[in-house]
Amino acid sequence: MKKLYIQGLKNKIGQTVELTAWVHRKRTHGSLLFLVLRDSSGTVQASIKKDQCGEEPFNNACAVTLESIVTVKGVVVEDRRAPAGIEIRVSNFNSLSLSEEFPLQEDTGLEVLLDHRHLHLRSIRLTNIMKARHYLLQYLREFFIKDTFWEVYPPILTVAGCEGGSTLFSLDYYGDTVYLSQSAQLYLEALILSLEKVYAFTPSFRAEKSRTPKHVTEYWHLEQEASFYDNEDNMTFQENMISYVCQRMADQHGDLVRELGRDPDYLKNVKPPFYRVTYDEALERLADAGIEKEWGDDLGTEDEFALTEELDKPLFVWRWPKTAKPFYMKLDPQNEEYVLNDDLLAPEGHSELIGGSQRIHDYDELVQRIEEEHMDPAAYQWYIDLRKYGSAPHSGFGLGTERLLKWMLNLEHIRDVIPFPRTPRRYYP
RNA sequence: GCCGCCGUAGCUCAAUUGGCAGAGCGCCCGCCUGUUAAGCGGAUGGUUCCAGGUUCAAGUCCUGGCGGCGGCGCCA
Repeated sequence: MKKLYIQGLKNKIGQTVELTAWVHRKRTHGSLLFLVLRDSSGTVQASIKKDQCGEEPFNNACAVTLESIVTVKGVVVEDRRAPAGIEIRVSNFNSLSLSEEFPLQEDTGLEVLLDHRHLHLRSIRLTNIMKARHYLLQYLREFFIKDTFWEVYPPILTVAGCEGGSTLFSLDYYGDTVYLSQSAQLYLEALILSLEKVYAFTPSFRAEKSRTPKHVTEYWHLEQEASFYDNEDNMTFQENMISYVCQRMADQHGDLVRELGRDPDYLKNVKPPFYRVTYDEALERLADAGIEKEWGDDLGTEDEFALTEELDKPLFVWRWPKTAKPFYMKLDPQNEEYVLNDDLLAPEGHSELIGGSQRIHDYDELVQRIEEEHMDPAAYQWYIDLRKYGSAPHSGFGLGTERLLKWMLNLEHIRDVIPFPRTPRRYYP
């Protein structure tokens, strides 16, 4: 089995190695052949000369197609002429799995790439993005664990939504209708009454036909919920968390970040405190920029862009009108037209990363808000029930993982950070 | 849901006012011992998205449909 990875070759200068990898590029020069080989760890050039490896292995190498898997044996040498400064001088060659003609090439357009996503994932760029995504999740989990949060596992099949307006995907459940989860929040609110501080990392589904660079119908939702956190604690946690993962990514994988299009120094600069404006202040800023909004309106794409395009760190927009937000958010005791909440907006119009709030923990207040919103209390009975038995004040938030990574890597489209993106028009492959 | 754009060779795209269906790249063949998406020569390759219509003649114009992308709205 494969024991050697390309990444490790730089420590084997002068040694003879046997490497199994994919054929990434092929350049022929008569009796000299270059193969650029690729594995999960990187690429390396192999040079194959007829007079050094013999006629039959050479001819086999010449016949190999792009994306075939091959095993080469040879000595690792430093050579300034090679793309990465080192190459393998091949003395023996074997083809393990000959590829048919690969449908994708350098100038392939978006539609064909998306149709062949299962093959496009072999690109170095998408491979690097998948690695960055892995690291991001590692650092997020690190942050929660250091702060003694418990990871929990809420259901994906649910009976009711929690985001009021959002559209749910429904499916048949032995004759009943259930829905794919759009948020684990309500379940986390049950778990914080035993574990106190929890987080969950789950798929969430939104059936809206949104076609923008920041929407997919299936995304990975990181949700936090904590007893005895007020809204201020909640916002502080959010900015510390975002800062932590930016620092870690820049420190540990600056080269990866740079290659994908973001200067690691940009991420290094993302430290608390983040910028903060209240909703009312945000409307004033927009008015100064010539954008007139009705009080109570949600912020649109143009508004978010105007507020964040010049920023070097995320911006909290907090204390929103209750009419613009869901029923479970705690009303501001100073003025019950507002809720104790925050939206965290990424710079450069990369959109909303986080929505969070303090939650209503009082039974009567919750029932009243559900009635005000003309919702059916019966659908939320267990959730309301939680407020009867030792109900702790608490706060929490939900983070769109893909949006966070899209901003951190400065990518054009959210589908780039997902191996098999689902949009209203695409669910294959 | 609304608005816009696109659909021609395996891929990326041309095709003048409606007048013979083209190029580059890839695949295949040949040459080439230092290439970096190598280069040079040759050959192959077409249901012009689908269905109607107008016309002597439609890739091009008209009607309808299908598919995709971009923007807005909605949302994380």
